[in-house]
Amino acid sequence: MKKGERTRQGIIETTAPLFNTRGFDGTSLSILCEATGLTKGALYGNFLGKEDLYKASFQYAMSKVRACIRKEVDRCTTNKEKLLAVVDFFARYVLDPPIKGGCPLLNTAIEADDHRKSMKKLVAVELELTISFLTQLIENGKKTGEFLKSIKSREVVLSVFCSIEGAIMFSRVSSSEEAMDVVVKNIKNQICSICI
Amino acid sequence: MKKGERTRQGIIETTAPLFNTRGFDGTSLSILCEATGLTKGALYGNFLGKEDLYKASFQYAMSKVRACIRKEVDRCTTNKEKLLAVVDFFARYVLDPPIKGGCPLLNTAIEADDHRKSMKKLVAVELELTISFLTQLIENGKKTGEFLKSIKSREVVLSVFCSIEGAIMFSRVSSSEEAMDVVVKNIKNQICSICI
DNA sequence: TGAAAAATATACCGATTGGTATATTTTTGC
DNA sequence: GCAAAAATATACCAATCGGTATATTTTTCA
Repeated sequence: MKKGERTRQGIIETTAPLFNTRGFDGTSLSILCEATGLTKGALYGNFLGKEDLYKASFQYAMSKVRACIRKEVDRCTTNKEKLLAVVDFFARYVLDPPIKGGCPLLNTAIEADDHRKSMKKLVAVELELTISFLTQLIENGKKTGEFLKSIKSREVVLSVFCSIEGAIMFSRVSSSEEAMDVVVKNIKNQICSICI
Repeated sequence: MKKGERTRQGIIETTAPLFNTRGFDGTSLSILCEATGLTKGALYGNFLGKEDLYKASFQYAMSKVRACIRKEVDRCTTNKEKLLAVVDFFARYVLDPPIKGGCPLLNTAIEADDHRKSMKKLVAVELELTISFLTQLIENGKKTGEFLKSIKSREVVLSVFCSIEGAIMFSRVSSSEEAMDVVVKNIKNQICSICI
């Protein structure tokens, strides 16, 4: 790997938790320079601008989250176990997120929201990736006879995912795991109810 | 009402949707001045600073949301109807929020998050207000024999609320009501299952 | 109606913002 | 090891940031 690629990756890895904690508007170039130990010249030699860097950091953060999920999933055998492992992964999200600052999807979604079209699009793509991954898990479980064939996989996943994202927000801002614990318990019951 | 009070209220009402859409960091004083038609001098005559103004706007936004909820609740008779009315209110949140920009609780929670202690505290208070209001609804329903006495009101409310907040995020960023529709359907089933 | 008080505008502050042109250093590959 | 190329630092830019002191206007109330 050439030097350029290494520093580019290094920049992304150190800026990702910063952006995820303070947001796009809340993270200035000077903060990014200080954190990376580089100057603006170096940053702009590797990225087109602040937004370009944010997008790269966001996608790195998401890839890291997905890698964590995959790791949890791969150590399980049945699809039910895999699904429960994903839920447990999110349960630990509040106290120990893969990237400091919480869920990059949630954070970026809220900030992009109404007035950052390109960022919003990026989030939508990553969101769909996550949902379809989880949906596939259930579909696989249907084929192996673990889950009821009558359930609608995508609906189950959407419902589970939304409640977890809400719980991440709630638990983080209230500095209490209560909400996440309740939601996880509820989801696990739900999962059991779709098992054969 | 004196002039001072009137303009102060006017400032709050016009800045609330701005802050809710663009966030605290994303909303500059110049934007606020342009929107209100006032100068910085006037703004600082009525508020201690940008953060003070944000907090006032946030609390106004929350009071407006709560007023909307209360309005929906008050036109119902049974507690089950009241609870379903609240859910329906949130279902409409995506396309038609009381304050432009989505849910102020969610938005402020995400931005305050790790590095804005006083804002985080404010959110936590408003969050608890909302939760205890909804919990009371279920508790009342228990007394009237509408809901099963065996259920844990707070847990039900936390679970419902988190999934709705997650759905607001999801539906807004994906520009689709799918997630919210699924979540609302799911919640309504849940509510039915705790009815006698 | 007129003077005190309240509200608002003007004009400014230093600091910081994101960004860039250019000089310098470091890496690369022959 | 040396020249070309790539990467980084330096020094700057205009614009904007949040905030304030003071002048001016408007409102209030006797």
